[in-house]
Amino acid sequence: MKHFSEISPSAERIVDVAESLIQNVGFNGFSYEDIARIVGIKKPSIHHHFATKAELVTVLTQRYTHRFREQLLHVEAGNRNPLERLRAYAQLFEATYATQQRLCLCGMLGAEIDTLPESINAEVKRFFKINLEWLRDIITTGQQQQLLKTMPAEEMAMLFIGALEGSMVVGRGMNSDHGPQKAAKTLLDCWTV
Amino acid sequence: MKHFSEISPSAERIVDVAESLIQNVGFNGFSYEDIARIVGIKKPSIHHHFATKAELVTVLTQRYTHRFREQLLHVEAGNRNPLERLRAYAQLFEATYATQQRLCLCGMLGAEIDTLPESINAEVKRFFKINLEWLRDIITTGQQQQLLKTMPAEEMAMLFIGALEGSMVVGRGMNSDHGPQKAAKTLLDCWTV
DNA sequence: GTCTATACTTGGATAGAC
DNA sequence: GTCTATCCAAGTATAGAC
Repeated sequence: MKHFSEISPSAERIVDVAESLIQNVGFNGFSYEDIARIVGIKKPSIHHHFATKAELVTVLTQRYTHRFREQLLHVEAGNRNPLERLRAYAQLFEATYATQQRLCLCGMLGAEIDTLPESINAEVKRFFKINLEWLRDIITTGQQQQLLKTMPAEEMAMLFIGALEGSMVVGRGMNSDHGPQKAAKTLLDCWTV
Repeated sequence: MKHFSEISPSAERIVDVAESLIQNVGFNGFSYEDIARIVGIKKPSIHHHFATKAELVTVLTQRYTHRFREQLLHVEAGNRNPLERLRAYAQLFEATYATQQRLCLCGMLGAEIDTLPESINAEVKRFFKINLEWLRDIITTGQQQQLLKTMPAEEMAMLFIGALEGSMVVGRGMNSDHGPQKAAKTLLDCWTV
């Protein structure tokens, strides 16, 4: 399996398009033909870069998680306060949703998980694991600094990411702009001491 | 378009199977062939009952919302306390999730909304609208009785249903049993005065 | 790296017999 | 209400030329 850091510029354009397609229509909602049309090439050219759809999406999800981790570092670097970090974290989801009501890639794939190749499932699982651990640590720090209510940090982390993911699903379902940012604001208003 | 209350027993079995398929694999994840195999009939027999997939799923979603409303009445009848009502409401989602990690039908369809016929989209929207209004009223009552924190009830309603929907998506993505019930518990622990 | 041509399968849908 | 037979389009994938 290819690694996302070793792909050519052409392959990268394919990955970019495929990623946004999944966020809007899901794994089962797009085809190589759709990518081909948008990128401006033919179907077999995509197979040259990614032999199967499973491989394409696996690589793409690895890249997504990698970039997300980089953004987490950026959130940490730009914000000292745990509360500000949580707000900045929510902004990552808001930025996604603000772009054509895109869902979190792994949120969409999570919903479709029963239809996906195992290599993708493992990546989705890893994405959430990383996020939950990061959130748990930030929340724990916030509690130690008495900025956040004292409750099990693991539960709060699950609630936080679930609320962000869910706000996008419900927001899309209603064609509403009420998304992750508002959800996070309301939740943090409950959590701040 | 057929109405769900007028369908024959055979049609009802088809709707039952299609409903659970959507909850597990999404609109784009199943075919008439899948339904046929599970029900034990042939593809064209399904077309006899529902000319198109769009019609089948539209009717099915109408039935889902109708049944959900009935359950809301049941929740109201069985619980006087607004807090208990919210807990019982969350249990509706938990019961779904506990069955093979099924998602809320409209949560799944909401994620796929860009790929669906407009007649389905309208039903999904209606489902969420009904739920949000119901939640808002319960929450408002809870606030009047000083059982719940005072915050904008509309925002709390969005957060509540979003957290439930999202807990299922994340829970599936991680293959975890951490679902709606735990999310609701954590959230209500924040909301109770 | 991209193309044309093609193979094979599945998916949605229809016609018409029983 | 269900079946067989069939149609057509789309989806995934491969072979081989440029």
